[in-house]
Amino acid sequence: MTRLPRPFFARASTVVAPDLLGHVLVRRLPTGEVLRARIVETEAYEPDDPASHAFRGRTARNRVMFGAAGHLYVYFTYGMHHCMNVVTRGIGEGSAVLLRAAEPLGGVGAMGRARGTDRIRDLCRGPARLAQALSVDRSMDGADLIRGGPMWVERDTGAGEGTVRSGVRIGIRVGLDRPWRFWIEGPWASATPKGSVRS
DNA sequence: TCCCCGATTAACT
DNA sequence: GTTAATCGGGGAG
Repeated sequence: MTRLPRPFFARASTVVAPDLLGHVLVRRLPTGEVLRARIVETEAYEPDDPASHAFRGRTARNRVMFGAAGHLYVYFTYGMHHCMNVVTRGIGEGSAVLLRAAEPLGGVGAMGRARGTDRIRDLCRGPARLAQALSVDRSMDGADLIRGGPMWVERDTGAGEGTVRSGVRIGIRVGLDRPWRFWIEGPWASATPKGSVRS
């Protein structure tokens, strides 16, 4: 298995988001334990996108989104949840792909401990659950997924298998006209609201 | 400084 | 299907 290189991420979010499906997110904990999960759901956020954190310009929170592609953008929301993104496009553009769900492959014990549950299906099904399962918080903001570091994405030859669907992004109130949520149909993706599927 | 609300989840009815 | 939990970000004043 080889790591996805920076050029993979240095493209439009609408291209990177579906392309990430099937590849394997890998997290090395400070303890040395390695966690692995197959990405099954993503959302694209583009520079001119009113639903994007970067839409109103650069701030202390979103500054990583305006940096180089292939870095992790982690934000805190609802007073209790962390969510993680991979920065896309080029420096200064402000775009990223939200990682929303994954299929646990390895290190399930550590994921369960981090999540406080034994339910395998709920370990990584949802953006905040995924971040919690992989022990990702603001201290991981800005981590480089290409050079060394505690997280990366492995290319998987099986990527591209499974039925990929797209539809309206979850939890936003603007940008509903952009069907930029992508997921592999199955038990590992998060819930799909009725009527939100486009293809 | 003040105030509103969020790229969510879990526990309800 | 509904709602509480919980607090930092960021725009307004």
